[in-house]
Amino acid sequence: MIKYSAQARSLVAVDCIIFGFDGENLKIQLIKRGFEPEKDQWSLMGGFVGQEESADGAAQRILSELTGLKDIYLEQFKTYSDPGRDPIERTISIAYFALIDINKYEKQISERYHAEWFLLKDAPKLIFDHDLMVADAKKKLRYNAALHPVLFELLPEKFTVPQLQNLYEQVYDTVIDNRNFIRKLNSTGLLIKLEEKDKSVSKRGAFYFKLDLVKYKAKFQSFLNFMPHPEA
Amino acid sequence: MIKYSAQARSLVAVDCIIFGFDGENLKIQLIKRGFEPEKDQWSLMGGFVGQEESADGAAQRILSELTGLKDIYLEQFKTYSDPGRDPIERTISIAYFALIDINKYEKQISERYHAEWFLLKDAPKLIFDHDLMVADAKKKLRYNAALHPVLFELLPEKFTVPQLQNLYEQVYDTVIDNRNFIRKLNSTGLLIKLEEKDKSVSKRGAFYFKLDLVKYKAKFQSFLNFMPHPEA
DNA sequence: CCAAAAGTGTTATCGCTACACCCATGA
DNA sequence: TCATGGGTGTAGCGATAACACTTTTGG
Repeated sequence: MIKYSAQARSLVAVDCIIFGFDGENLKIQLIKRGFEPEKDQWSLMGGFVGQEESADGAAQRILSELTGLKDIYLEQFKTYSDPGRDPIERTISIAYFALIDINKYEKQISERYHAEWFLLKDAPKLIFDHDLMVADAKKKLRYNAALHPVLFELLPEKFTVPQLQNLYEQVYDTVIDNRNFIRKLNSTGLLIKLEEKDKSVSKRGAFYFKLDLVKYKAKFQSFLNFMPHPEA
Repeated sequence: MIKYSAQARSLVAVDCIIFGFDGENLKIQLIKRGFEPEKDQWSLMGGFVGQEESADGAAQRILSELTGLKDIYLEQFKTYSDPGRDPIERTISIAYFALIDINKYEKQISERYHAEWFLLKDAPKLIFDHDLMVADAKKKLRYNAALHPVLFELLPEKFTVPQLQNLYEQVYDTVIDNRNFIRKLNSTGLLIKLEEKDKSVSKRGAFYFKLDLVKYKAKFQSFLNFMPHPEA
């Protein structure tokens, strides 16, 4: 069998920035690294790409090992390839961000990996170039969420408008006018109002909504302008 | 020295979708592959990532070898990792698209690689998954150009408004109203009108413009909405 | 003088922003 | 009854889209 013999081979890994939202706070899941180098330091969840799988496949596999979930929303956003990024051996890392409904993940499994959820704003320092990856993922998430309804991937099936608004406010670290926000949402036609109310937060209660999945899929790629002047 | 010994290593390459615009047509530069497999088939320009360089570095190096140009506009847009994408040996490819002023590249060098410019719309079939890469690059270029003034990277220093409009029309394969187009451009403040006219196309002549580089850099990341309803 | 391309304005509509008050309820 | 959070409407402004005619000039 022919090979491109003169060339060096490298390790190829995926790393996942896992975002979650518990209805109140935007969080990121990190694991305590189980092997050298940097053992016991905080790190992104990642792993090597197997020989029979694509990077997308590897990311899905690794996430479902960690969370027990299938069909997680994943977006490949950048590949990191600095020669010195892993001090042990050259490793190319294909980075993904994942959006998961924080209520669905399975705690037991996560604990096996010493995984923990951190508030995004006070996550610890990470190994290698993982802090850079997180910063890039945040940027990319902001960029995408300004134009497309990605953030719904973070919410449970039923959610209230105040929750949703809170989510946007956290992602953009800003305050949003609730009347304008709702008008924008309604104009997308993506929401279906339910009978039921969430009374856990206020006395009056807030109506639950669910996504109109058909419209969601149809409009996912169009430009919806959720935010006025998103940063890049 | 420790290594992650149990893992398989892969080849890591970059491939570049090179877009060019000659004032009339949007083109793509392809090369005739010089080695097996698929020798003499049309292919994207690419190469392996060296051990001492990043993928960005490799892409810049490869492009400057091909074109003689430095500081080419490059955007990493996706990494391809299907196990079977290269039939000889597993190869991960980090794909970039490049925007170059077609008048600047050096013909002699390109010929050494058997490179040729093709009209984007009638490019030949390419090897491996390169057709997919081109399709993805076009999508990404459309997406970005709808929001940011990237397309100026394809133009020479002096260009006319009709040229610019023609470029947008080709990228989006649509017809644009010239009055609205100009108004939008003017509102960005990105253009500086020159005294000189280009009389090569019409008798009356069209004024040349140049980019206001300061504003260009400042506004590059903001959302400028060049196109009404861009596809994703 | 005419063909061919460059350049220019107006109007109607829509979407965005800014802004403040009433409602429902449990304690 | 009151404190708390949920929910609603409007007016002004700016951006967008649709639309057609005049200008220049080389041949």
